[in-house]
Amino acid sequence: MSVTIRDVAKAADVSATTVSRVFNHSDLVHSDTQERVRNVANRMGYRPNATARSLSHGRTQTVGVILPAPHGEFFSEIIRGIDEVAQEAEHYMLISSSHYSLSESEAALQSLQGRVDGLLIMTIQADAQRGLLDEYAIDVPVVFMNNASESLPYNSFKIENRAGAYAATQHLIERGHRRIGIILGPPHSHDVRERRTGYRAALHEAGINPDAQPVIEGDFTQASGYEAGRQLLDLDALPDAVFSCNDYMAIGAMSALQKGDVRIPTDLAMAGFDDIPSAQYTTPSLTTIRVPVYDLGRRAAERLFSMIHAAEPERPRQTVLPTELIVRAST
Amino acid sequence: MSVTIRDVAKAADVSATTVSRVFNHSDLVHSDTQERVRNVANRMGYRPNATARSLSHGRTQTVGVILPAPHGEFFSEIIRGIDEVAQEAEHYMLISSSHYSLSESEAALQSLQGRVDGLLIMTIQADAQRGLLDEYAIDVPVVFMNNASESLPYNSFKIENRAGAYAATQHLIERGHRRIGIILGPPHSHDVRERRTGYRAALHEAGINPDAQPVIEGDFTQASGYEAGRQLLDLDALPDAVFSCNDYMAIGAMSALQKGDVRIPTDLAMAGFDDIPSAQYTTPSLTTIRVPVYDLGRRAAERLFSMIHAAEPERPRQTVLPTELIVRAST
DNA sequence: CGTTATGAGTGTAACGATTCGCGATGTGGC
DNA sequence: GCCACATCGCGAATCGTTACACTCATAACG
Repeated sequence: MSVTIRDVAKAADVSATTVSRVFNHSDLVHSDTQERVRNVANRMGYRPNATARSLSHGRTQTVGVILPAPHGEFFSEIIRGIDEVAQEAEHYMLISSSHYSLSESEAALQSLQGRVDGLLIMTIQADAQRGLLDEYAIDVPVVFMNNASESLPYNSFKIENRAGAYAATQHLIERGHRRIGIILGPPHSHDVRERRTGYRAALHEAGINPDAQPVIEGDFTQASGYEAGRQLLDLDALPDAVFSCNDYMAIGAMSALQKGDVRIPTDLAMAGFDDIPSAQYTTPSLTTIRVPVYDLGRRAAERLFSMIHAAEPERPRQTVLPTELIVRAST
Repeated sequence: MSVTIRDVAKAADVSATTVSRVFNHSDLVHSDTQERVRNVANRMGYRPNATARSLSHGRTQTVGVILPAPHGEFFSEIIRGIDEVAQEAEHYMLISSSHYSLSESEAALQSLQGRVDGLLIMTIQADAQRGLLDEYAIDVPVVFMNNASESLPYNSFKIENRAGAYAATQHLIERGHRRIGIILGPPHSHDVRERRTGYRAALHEAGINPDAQPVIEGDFTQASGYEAGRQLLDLDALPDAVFSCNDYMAIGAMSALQKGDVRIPTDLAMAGFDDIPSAQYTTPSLTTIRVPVYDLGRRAAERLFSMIHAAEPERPRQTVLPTELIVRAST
């Protein structure tokens, strides 16, 4: 086996406690002793056992992250934000993906419990959060990275889906478009529902009948966006513009449309949602609604660490993340 | 505090041993008792403490993943591959990013030791692997996700960088291009060096002087590719074609060039490397060298678990991942 | 000189689970 | 009536570390 604290203690002719102190509260031990212990430890290749350490003082130096998926630029940016903060706080990231499934996400919540100091979670269905923490007796701090029902005493972040989609659609209307289609995301997604609502509200307000517009289903992937683009091409008449519920699908759709000789934005204007990094490098660059994705990761993580370090439990807060219309060349 | 195994034992009127047996070697306890214990455990919300369990039988159910960065479609796909396998094996992923720094990556290697059952690592400099595992007395299985020096007894995967870059460049030459620039990645990257070598070899073989071609530096990001594109526009004469050391930079460069009214592929042909998911959805779609990125993650993880479960230490193998030229519309 | 502080270090009991050896039952078969 | 077997309890050890309550010397002080 590997070398333990007692081996070092014996070799350095001190007690295990002293060795432990050297590595933790080094101010409590004489500098000579300290040096001797460190030398011996290095020579023997001693590495404190993280697991034992965790068991002993109840901290794992790890935060759990539950996301619908571990890949793609959206989640990727969230992870980057969390990673940044976690490294500063000397914590590790335990990433678990729920594959857009509610049950998997609850399973992860349960089984991560006990191996992390706190949890960052993004669910697909907001209503699924109802009583979740009580139900599974979660006793570590939890921050939801998407909107919890406001009545729940959970920390959460809320993306302004409705307002964003409204702004995007309104922008398309202002550009003179009347026939404006939509590409939807996964049907159970709360974000998608809210975005659709915003889209419909804008149309309605402009005297355009939302129910007369082309609606195409997608699943947030580029591939599904591409497929959506092909479906648009098959329509009797192309819409003037399309609002896509996320950027990835918008990019996929633009690709299909352009292959079908549709010029963007001349023949059809396209707007997306999220403002993922790639959105500004498409041709034409993509008009979209900026969501501070990286910030979401950062701030959620910061909140979590603040809770972890707090002596008193803090009052849960629901933070709203503002969205912003970014007009680029696709509209 | 949370409910322990002894609490459950007391409530179910059995011994702690029995409760432990129920959750581990359930065949040793009567089915009636088992059911009773499970019911009580559920009712009380008992979750075995993962940390204590790990300490006890020396397994953490966790694998460590060290990558240059946790985001972007390339690393993202690797993570997806690993995640898939890890979930099957009921293991968690502890992700640590080295920010393209050698020292950070070694620090991660050290500090992850003891909290994981195995490690998957991707370094930027292959020579940095020399003796790494011995030096830090790593005693868990390790798989390198990029090429280790062949002489080292490490498990590793090797991307055919040279052959890939060679094929891409040759393809550009076959298309009739003579002036073929290159966009480089981070200077210390082993992959970049090999890709550049392949590029130069192809040029040389076709009687084209590699030293007379435009060389632009990048750092693998879309932003740096965009900047590279602008630099190309500033040249006295545009090259006929450009080979970019990865797709992200190719995408950025295309964006800048197209904004400068350069038509692709008519005025300039562009080839990338990696075949990240987005590569097929650009306009024009990107000719590139496919690297089985997702498979890399999968196979590295599979290898790792095979080592973790193996009774005898296995003989290290170096696996070569073949690359493939994917011709699309950008050339 | 006796009393207190203070610094340096020790011993031991947790932390929560697993595991082992053994022993104590009870049951059924022959 | 005896034996094998299944089921379960009990105590103790183990995993490696940290926290708590001490001891022991030396210095400082009035």
